[in-house]
Amino acid sequence: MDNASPLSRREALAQAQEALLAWFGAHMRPLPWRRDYDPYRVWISEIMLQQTQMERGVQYFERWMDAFPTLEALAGAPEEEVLKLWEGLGYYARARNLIKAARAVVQERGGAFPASFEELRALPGIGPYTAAAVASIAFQEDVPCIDANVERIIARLLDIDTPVKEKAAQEAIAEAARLLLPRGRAREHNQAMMELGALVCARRPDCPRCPLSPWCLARKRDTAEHRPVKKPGAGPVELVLASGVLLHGGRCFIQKREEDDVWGGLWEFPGGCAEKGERPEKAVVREYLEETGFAVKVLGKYGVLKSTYTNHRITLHFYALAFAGDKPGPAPEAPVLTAASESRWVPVKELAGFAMPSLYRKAADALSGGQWGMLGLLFPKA
DNA sequence: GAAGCGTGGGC
DNA sequence: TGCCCAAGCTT
Repeated sequence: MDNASPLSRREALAQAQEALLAWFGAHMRPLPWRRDYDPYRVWISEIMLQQTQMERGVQYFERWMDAFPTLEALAGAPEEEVLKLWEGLGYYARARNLIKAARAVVQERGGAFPASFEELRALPGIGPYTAAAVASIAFQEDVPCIDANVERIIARLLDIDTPVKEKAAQEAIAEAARLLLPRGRAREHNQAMMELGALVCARRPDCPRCPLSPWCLARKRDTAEHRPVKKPGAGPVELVLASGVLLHGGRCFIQKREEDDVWGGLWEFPGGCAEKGERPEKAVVREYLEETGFAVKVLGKYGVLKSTYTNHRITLHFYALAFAGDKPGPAPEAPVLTAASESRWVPVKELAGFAMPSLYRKAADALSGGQWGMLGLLFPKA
């Protein structure tokens, strides 16, 4: 094949393209946004599926469309409501950017959905991949999509033995992706590539079932298992967090995180990292003072929760807190916030209505569900 | 280019 | 259990 003439090379390319499209026609999953390829639905699906497993993405997608069925509905929705729906999905900037983009389209374009790669790329939260995906899948624009699936497939087709994220490999992949795209078929082709990556050319490749295996160099050389080549990443960071619930007048204190921080726009109980050698009981008191000005004391410990995010491993020590009588600090209704944009005093039973990071959601649910026994039951009348 | 941003699933 | 993810974007 390496010495093939330009004519047979072109024929081989056409055969591979047809084989892929035929495979997609036979094996594509009936996903909800494939119903009519409505641009709004395609856009939402693409954002939701970023770094997210398909099954979870579909569940959130169905709920989302019930709540915000149109671009206009999303543009008019309160951010609180959108983040609450997104709760648990992670990467919350995706949800905040969806709102910003929807409002921009309504206000600056009169609601006319951006229909080209360039226009899409200009919206917040839409990068090269998503702009190509929406332009091709919703509007049949002839642009290739390059996501992790496509990178993996092409790294195997060409047997690329350098790290895929490096410039050289990226250029080879982009060039191959352009060549592979059959003009006028971008919607089917791009989805076919990603579907193939998800179902067949996965981390553990299933070469016997692959429609592209006749043209795959890694298959020929038996290196598919070792492609794509990844660069070693940083190891996990251990984090000890101390937090707790401060109750006063039958309500507990929560605060809303700043946008540019992790878990931006979500609600939490104040707290933070224990310093080196610092006991978590002391850390939670210090953090409350630093973040709210409140002087608090520890009534007891609910327990320890474990979690991870990105490359952090978290151990959260969670406490029951009350105001320390001798050092009042600011009045309960006037905290001095240094790590949050706003705060509320809410009844425990209403915590369910606030979007919280997964770790704090578990704590809140255990609190309101009485799963922390006597100490939890103490609270409503503390 | 590298790092930061979440979460739950699978092996 | 510990590690690697799963349809990336922003700074």
